[in-house]
Amino acid sequence: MVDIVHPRSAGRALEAAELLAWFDEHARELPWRAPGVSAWQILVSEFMLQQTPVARVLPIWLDWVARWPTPSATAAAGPGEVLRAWGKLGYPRRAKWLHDCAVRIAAEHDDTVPDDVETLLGLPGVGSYTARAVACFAYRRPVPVVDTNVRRVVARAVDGVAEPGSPAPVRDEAAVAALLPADDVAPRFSAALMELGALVCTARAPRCGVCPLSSCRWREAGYPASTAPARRTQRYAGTDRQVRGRLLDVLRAATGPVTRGQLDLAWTTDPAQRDRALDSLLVDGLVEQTGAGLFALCGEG
DNA sequence: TAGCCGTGGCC
DNA sequence: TGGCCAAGGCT
Repeated sequence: MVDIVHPRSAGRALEAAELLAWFDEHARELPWRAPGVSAWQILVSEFMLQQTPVARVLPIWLDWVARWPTPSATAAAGPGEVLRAWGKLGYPRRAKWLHDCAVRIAAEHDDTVPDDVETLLGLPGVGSYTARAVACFAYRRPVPVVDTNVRRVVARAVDGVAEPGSPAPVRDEAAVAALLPADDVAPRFSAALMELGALVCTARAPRCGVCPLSSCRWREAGYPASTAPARRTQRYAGTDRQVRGRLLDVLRAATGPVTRGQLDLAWTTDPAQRDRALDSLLVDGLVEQTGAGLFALCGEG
């Protein structure tokens, strides 16, 4: 007998089967993964999860989809109401973009989220990751889905380095496409890659002792430390971002338009910075000025 | 393309 | 305590 070497599996750096088996046993039961969740509701989860931990998204998402289950229901609410429901999830432009998506999908796509990456990419706030995540998880399209978790897992298991390099979507997607198993299990594989990065192959203190991968070039190389220069971390305290957050806090708490004086109280240390932050909120379409010179969440003036 | 855009928990 | 980190996207 001659051993049959399967070209698609021989030497493969990351075995799909063992990853899928691990996922079957250890996947979190996240509500947006449940059967029957619509593409719109999955899109909502992807917006909320951008740069935001699962634990903080969970309660907001549950309330949100119960209240506005479809794009048209979301569109019918004003952007201000949507912004208020977004609460303190952070990056409130996402809420504005999500509302804009709802309006567009209701008007242009018969209230149905597009199922192809190209059309999805045309929606506001939908970039390479989100477009692919929706196509894959909502519509079972076997497209590569690359987020920060996937990039980290591939960097370690396949490339043998501690940290991924700078994001390069085309190259990163090609690298993941080369790992994708048969079409029917590709979506589950992508979810599993992300889950492994979130639960085991984490940025800080990876739990290599419980990793299901039998082959990992980083482990085989002796866990070499990262050679990349430390990227400078972004300050937050005292920045325009913090001031914008304070201003929106005031507007979310109010039931209607507020005076300039009320907004001024939100940031007194640097009036020029406060003015700049308010102006940027107006430019972003998150806040509007009423005819009476008051300020309100967009759509509530 | 690097800087900007929120928020809060963790060690 | 404070830097680091969390399912990115836009300009």
